[in-house]
Amino acid sequence: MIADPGSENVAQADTRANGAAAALRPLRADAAKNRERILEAAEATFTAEGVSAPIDAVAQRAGVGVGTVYRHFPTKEALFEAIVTTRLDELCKTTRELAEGEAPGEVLFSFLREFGRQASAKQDLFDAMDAAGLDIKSTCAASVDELTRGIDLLLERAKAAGAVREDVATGEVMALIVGACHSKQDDLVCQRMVEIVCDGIRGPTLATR
Amino acid sequence: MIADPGSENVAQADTRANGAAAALRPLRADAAKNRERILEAAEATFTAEGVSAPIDAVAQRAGVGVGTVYRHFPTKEALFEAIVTTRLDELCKTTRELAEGEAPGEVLFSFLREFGRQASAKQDLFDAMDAAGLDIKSTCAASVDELTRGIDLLLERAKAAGAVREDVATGEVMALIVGACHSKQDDLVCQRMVEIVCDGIRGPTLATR
DNA sequence: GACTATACGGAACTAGCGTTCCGTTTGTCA
DNA sequence: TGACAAACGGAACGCTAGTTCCGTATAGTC
Repeated sequence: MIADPGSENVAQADTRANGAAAALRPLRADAAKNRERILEAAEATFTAEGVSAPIDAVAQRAGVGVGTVYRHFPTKEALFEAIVTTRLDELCKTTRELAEGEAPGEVLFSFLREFGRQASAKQDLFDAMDAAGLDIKSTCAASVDELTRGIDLLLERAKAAGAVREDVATGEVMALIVGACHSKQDDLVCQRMVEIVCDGIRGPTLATR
Repeated sequence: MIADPGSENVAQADTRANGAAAALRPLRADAAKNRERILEAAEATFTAEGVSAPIDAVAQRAGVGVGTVYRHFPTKEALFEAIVTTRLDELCKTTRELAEGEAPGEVLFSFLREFGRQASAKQDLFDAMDAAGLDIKSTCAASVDELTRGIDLLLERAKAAGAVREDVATGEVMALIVGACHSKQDDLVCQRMVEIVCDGIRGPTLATR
C-alpha cells in the first residue's frame, strides 16, 4: 500500500485531463481504485524484476490496460518515481525518529542495517540510487538529497560521540551499503556485509593501519 | 590489446565458416587484424559505456561494419565474454603471483585494492560480476569461479596469519569491493571505500561489538 | 594475371518496449 | 433514467538495438 506523497484522490498526474484547470479535480471512484492498484502492482513488479520490467507487466498485474497506467502516470519514469520517492521518504522519517536516540553510534548502525535491509529487499531502491548518482535531473533527486542530509546528521552525531572514525563521508557510507546489498545474495549474507561495513567505519582497528 | 584466451589467429568464433571442419583454419591476415581491432574497440566501448552500448558503436570505433563484428563473434554476449574473460584471467594471475608473498594480510589488502581499481575503472567488469551472480550459464562463470578460488586462497592465508577475522567469506569480500566501486564515484572515493572494507574485515575493533 | 575461398559492409529484418490514439464503457449528477 | 464528462482498453505506432543476408571486395595461391 502506497500513499500519495501529497493529498489523496487527486488527479495529480493526469496530463490527459482538460489542462491545468482540471488538475485538482477529485478522481472518480473507479479511477482512484485503479490508481491505487497500479501503484501496488508497480511496486511488486519493480521489486521483483527491477526497473527494466515492462509497463505491460505492471498493467497486467494491476488488471488494467496500459492506457490506464498512462492516464495516471504520464511516463514510466513518473510511475517509478512515485514509488521510490515514497520509500525514500519513509527512510527519511526513520532517520528523524532515530536522531533523538541516546547512543549515536548504535543509532547510526541500526539505521544502516535497516537501510541495507530495504536495499536488499527492493531492487528498485538500488536502481534509484544508481540513477541518482548518474543524473540529478530526476525528481527522486530531492528525496535522495533529503535522505542524505538525514544520514549525514546521524553520522555527524556518531562521529562526535567517537563511535565512528572522522574520515568517512556520508556518500561513501550510502554507496557502501547499497553496493553491498546490490549483488542479490541471501538476506543473511547482506546482513553480514552490512556488519563488515559498520566495522569498517568504526574507530581504528587493533591491527596496524 | 587483448590476447585470445586460446591459441592465436584461429577462427574460433566464426560460425559462418563452413561448419566445424573449418573451425581451426588460420585466419586471413586482414581478418586477424580486424578481429584484434574489434576486441580493442569493444573493450574501450564497454569500459566507457557499459555493456548496454550498442554493437554499432563497437563496429564504428573499430572502423568495420556490424557484419564483420558478427563474423568474428556470433553474439554480442560472446564478444563481451571474450573481453571480460581476459580481464578476469589477468586478475587470477595476480592472485597466483601474490600468493607467494610473505605478509598474507598485506598481500590480501593490496590485491583487494587492485581489484577495486579495476572494478572502478572498467564498468564492464562490474557488469560481469553482476551477471555471474544472476545466471551461471555464462561462459564467464568459469573465470569467475577460478578468480574466486584465487581470492579464497589469499583470504585463508590472511586468516591463518590472524590479519583478518575468521567469519568473512570470499563471496562477501568480492561483493563488497565490486559493490563499493560500482557507484561511479571519483577514483579517490573508491579507494577510500575499499579501505573501509579492508578495515571491516580486519581483526576486531576497539569499539564494543 | 586469374581464380576462388574467405572476408567485408551495411541495408534490412526482427523483437521488445515506451507511448499515443480513439472507439467504447461507466460513474455521477440532475 | 438519461446525458455527459471521465475513464478505460488495447491495437497501433515509432524507436532502439541485436542479428541476418547477400552482393561486393580481396588475400592467398597457382
